[in-house]
Amino acid sequence: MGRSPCCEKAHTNKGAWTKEEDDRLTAYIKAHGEGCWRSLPKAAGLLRCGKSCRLRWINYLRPDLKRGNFSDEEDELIIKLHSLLGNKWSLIAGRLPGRTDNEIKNYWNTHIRRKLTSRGIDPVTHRAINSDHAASNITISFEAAQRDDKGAVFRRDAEPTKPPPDGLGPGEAAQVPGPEPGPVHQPPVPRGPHGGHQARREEGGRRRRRRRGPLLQLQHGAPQEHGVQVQQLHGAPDRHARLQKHRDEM
DNA sequence: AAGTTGATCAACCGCCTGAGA
DNA sequence: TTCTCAGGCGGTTGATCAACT
Repeated sequence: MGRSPCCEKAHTNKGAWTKEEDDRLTAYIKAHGEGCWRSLPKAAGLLRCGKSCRLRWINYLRPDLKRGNFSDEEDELIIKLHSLLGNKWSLIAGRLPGRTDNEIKNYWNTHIRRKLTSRGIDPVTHRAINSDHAASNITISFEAAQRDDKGAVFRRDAEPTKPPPDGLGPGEAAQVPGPEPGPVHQPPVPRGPHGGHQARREEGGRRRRRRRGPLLQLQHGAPQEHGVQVQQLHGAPDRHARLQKHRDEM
């Protein structure tokens, strides 16, 4: 028994958003504000489920979003907040103006986790990887929340108190040891089938690549004030056309 | 040039929570 | 008190593309 789907799936679009859909959604929210997401799609003339509209707006279309690379300060703040809050991405995002939980979650999984690992820090516990007593004396790490099959939440750590609603209680920061500076232990760099390929990437920091960025948004001529480079436009229409074609074929 | 690999990130899925009836 | 529903969240997926062989 599950709950009924949030919308009639047979009559909703899925996948990448089109410019027209973005325009409709943006125009509707600008005119009426963020109201009832469930009824919004119909009211706005969108064949999308309300959840999808909400996600699109929050993660992408909201005008106050900051785009572009994370600064080093943001990096460190995310790491610190993660050590306090664990995977509470929405709480972390709440302390990073202009960033979304989805963006931070992705950034954590793709960049920061590797960064911490390369420093010899376990991204889960925020402790040195080769610490013999990592399991003891835990003062932080809400990260350890785990679910059983029924979805009940258990906590592996010894922290008896629940984090306050905004996640940061008084005095909590004082307990944060912070990521220990410098590589305590360099884990062996996994070597892919291409030899030093991966190792080069690891040691060179971020792999140099063109940020794809908000393709559709840019493609639509969205405002550039979020620090997005015009170059990111390249290839976007092509990709969009392919996506559309793919969706049509389904 | 072609094929492979791995990184990136938008979007989806399913569960939880809280409000209202 | 119980049930229903909408909103919200975290985890995961899959398409795309750059880097590399």
